[in-house]
Amino acid sequence: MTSTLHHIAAPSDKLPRRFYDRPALAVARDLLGKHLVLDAPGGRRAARIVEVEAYVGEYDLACHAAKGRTARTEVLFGPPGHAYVYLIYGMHHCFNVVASREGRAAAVLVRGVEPLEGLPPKSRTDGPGRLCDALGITLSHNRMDLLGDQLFLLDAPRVPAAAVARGPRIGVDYAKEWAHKPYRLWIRGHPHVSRSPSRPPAPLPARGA
DNA sequence: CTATTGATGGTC
DNA sequence: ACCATCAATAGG
Repeated sequence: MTSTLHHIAAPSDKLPRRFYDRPALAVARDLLGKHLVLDAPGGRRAARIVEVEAYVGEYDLACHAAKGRTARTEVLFGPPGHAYVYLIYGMHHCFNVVASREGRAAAVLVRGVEPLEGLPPKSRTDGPGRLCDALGITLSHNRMDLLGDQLFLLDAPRVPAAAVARGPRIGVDYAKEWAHKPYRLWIRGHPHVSRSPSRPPAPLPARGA
């Protein structure tokens, strides 16, 4: 690139390794708004990340790595910027981004995306299982390098702090004190956030109508 | 709207 | 046996 002062990120810039080489909470925060892209012979599928959860380390009882190093969790201990995909309940896939330096085990689960390109028209993309289904993410993507040319993330404008909401992670009640920590982040009011409260009621007709 | 249940397979 | 889910169903 030619700019000698600051570099304005073009929407086609892949997130660099150093983006992922940080604590999971920081990566999670900055993943909001970024673009998740799958390039395959059939074409490109892309979506904007609107909801994530941070799994911050082996000491985090909600993180799969809390079980220690196993065949499944090994990727979490590996270098940052790789995909961690697993099958849950025998039928749904969950897509995570590996964060933190090699030797530490942390990840960010993507829980909601907004369709941008190449998705089946009526597909739902709220919820970790549904978004993997819509994008075509399967176990074949597990351990894939996110700086490769098949599955990667593109830079996009930062979501302002005022638009970021936080709350406890979903479905981790077994994780004792780690269950309530506010490590779920989402874009406030975004329609593709999972488990959103119902839409605000339609405006009432004029009184007396 | 909430609450409950069944599907289904990798992992430990 | 457990599970970072989802769709369908029943009930208020």
